[in-house]
Amino acid sequence: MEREIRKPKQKRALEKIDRILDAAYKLFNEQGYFNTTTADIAKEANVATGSLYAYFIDKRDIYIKLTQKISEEITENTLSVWSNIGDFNEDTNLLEVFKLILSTIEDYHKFSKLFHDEIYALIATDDEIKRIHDEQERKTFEKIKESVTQRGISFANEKELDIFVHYSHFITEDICHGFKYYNKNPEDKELYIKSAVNMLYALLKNASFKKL
Amino acid sequence: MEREIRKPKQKRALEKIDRILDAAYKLFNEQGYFNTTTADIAKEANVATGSLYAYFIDKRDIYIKLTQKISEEITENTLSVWSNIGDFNEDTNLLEVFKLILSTIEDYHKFSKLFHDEIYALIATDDEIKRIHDEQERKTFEKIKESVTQRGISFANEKELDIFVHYSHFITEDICHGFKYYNKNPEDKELYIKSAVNMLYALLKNASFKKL
Amino acid sequence: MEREIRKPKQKRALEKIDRILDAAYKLFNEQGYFNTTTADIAKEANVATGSLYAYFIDKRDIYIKLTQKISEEITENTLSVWSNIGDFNEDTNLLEVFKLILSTIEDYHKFSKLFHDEIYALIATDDEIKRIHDEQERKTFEKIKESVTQRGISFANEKELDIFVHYSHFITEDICHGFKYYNKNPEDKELYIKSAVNMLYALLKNASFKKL
Amino acid sequence: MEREIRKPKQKRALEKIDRILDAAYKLFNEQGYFNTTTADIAKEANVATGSLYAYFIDKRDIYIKLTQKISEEITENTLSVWSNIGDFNEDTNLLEVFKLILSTIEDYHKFSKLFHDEIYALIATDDEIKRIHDEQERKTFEKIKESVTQRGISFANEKELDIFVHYSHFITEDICHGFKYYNKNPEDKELYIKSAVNMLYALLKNASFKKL
DNA sequence: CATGAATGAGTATTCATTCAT
DNA sequence: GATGAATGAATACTCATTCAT
Repeated sequence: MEREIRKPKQKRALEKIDRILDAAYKLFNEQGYFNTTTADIAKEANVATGSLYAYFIDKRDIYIKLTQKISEEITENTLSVWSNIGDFNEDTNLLEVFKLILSTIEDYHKFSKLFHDEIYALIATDDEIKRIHDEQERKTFEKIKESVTQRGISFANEKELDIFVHYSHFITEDICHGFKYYNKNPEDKELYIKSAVNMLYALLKNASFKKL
Repeated sequence: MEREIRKPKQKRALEKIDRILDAAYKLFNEQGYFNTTTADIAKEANVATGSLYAYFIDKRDIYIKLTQKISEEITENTLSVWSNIGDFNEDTNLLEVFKLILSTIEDYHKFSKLFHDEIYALIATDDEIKRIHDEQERKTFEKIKESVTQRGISFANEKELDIFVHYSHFITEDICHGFKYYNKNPEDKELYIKSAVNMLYALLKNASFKKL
Repeated sequence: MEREIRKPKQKRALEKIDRILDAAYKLFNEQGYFNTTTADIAKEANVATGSLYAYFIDKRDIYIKLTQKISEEITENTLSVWSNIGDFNEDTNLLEVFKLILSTIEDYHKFSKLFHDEIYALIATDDEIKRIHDEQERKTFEKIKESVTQRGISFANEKELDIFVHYSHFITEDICHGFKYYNKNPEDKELYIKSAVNMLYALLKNASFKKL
Repeated sequence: MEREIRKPKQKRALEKIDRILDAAYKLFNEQGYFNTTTADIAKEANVATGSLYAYFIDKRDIYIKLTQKISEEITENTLSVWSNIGDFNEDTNLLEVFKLILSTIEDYHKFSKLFHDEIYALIATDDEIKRIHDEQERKTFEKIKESVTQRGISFANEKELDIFVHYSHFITEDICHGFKYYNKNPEDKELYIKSAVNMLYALLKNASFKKL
């Protein structure tokens, strides 16, 4: 008879699931997926080892659910960042805008470089994880693209928009990680941001801004 | 009494070490470090499990030696790329130069995204691996900086040079991985490269080129 | 994260620990420490291999705990032997006393010559085991010395008491092992005991007995 | 086809065998049989690992041959000790005689407590080793008994002679080990020897000495 | 529903022995 | 004869998963 994974409906159960995910999150961030045992997670979550298997299929499932949750949070946060920015036009001070974006992202960017890199390592190993990640990334990028468009920037073609979003994302993460986990000198941050803005601005060369 | 690690001097031994490293390389690339057993490596290398431990301290040591070897190859190749480029000046067609760099790098860029990401994951877990990686990266960056300077580009200050080298490296890798492992449409490559060049070019805004 | 060794509080756990120690005891006695595998112990104890590691750090720890347990039993038994003997005086029939001691010791003397000799071999190899053994031996000897003194025998000096206790112990063990493990002819036992008593009695030459 | 163990006839081969046995002896004494690898022995003997198997069947065989060799040396030495002692009679100063015996034995007593105890542990595990040891012990005891008889001591019966020889041997070893490996205070040695002599003398109570 | 003790398949590593050179 | 690299069976130990209480 197959073990049944509870569909959590009651608040208590949902809370427990969250406790487990939080514990897993903490430990995966600190020690990595492979160096974290299910016993570690259970202990950190103040839960019996058996309970993990009441709510999750296996260790991998915890990882998957966690990735999903985080991805969703990221999407949410990313969008909230964009929605806090007004329309763009030729007079917009892009440096200020990017600084705002970066500092906001940095605030909610809570997972470690380890976690980040391990996701990509696991993506390459596990098709299901890859599927989830790709799907979530697709969604996020889609929404960012919408936001960008809504903000009044139009690119020569879809591809250029894609590239712009890709590098925005990419560079932002790089700066976050650089200062959060690689102990780069905080004094240099301003310069990094300026450079980042210059680079992204270069991608806007062929884009046109909405005339006011 | 301590186990002795064979110091390879004869060709036979060196060949065997290479066979083991090649096997480990192949498997780490395909399945990742944690999903590869020492038995797998031995089998792939056509070698007895015991032989691994004649030449390496343990599984981690195989990984470390492998990383070192690859890092050295990368440094070497990176430098050979730069040494094949003539001097820069205002008339240099940077797009062509970057295309050349990229295509050369792509040629020798043989390790998978998985391997790449796992290195970073292991760096975060293992101080020794971090040390080796950092040391090698420092060397590579140092040499690239020399090359850039020798090619006649001078930046307003050291930091800007650092940033330029950092993003050159970063974006190059991104493009390599994007097309090698993420199945991006090859037709878009030209556009990606153009965008990359534009971005990097933006960083040269404040740099001055050697006058002919 | 460190593996946690279960602290046994419940009867069930204590019983299991005893089962494991008993199994280890049996096998170490029969085959020796090095010829006994952890799998052997687990099987003999009707327990999964993993369970060994829930209650013990490693194989060596099983040995150490076992040695401790046995040492304690020996100390306990030795003392109970002495406490069953009345006061000594010039009229005491020492032969009868020693016979009593010997037969009592033989009754509880359950470990094999192999086990006995291996302890000494391991003492020479492992500092921790040596420490435990020395400590326990010190305690036992201390208590025997007290008992002897309380029984009314006083020696010319402390050293002579030490020597008396040392050889009492030594000769007793010799006789036990001789008849238990070396298949000496049981008929000779009486003679051996008489000889032993004579030898020990010689050590009492300079000792004085309490006058009644 | 069975591997052939060379019957060593040439001097070179005999030397090599000795080198191997000496190396094994040294290491077994220091680290014990189980903690010494065949590689250790070969290295210590300045011989290739393969060579061990040219002269010995396996590791165990090295141990057996070694035990045999040492046993023979002991027998030899023991007898030479006895042959250096003149006849006994009622006027013989036994204390002086035993002191002489002890100091001579101590001189040639070159193996460690570890080695000593391990032999007994292995005897209990390995019938062949037991056979060899018993045979050798029988021989030694036989010869000592002859010597004792020739020196003019005659016991009430054979058993008492056996017991005398047994404890002579036993106590001698105890004193050797005590001062060699247990760091007993050298100042106490005199007292130990005196006690030992007293004990052994007690065994002679019923023996008669040759009248001059 | 929850618990955490029990399970045992799986893994890294060692080392006696063999055998090609 | 000698060498020492190669072998692979054996072994201690781990940890995801199960299941009796």
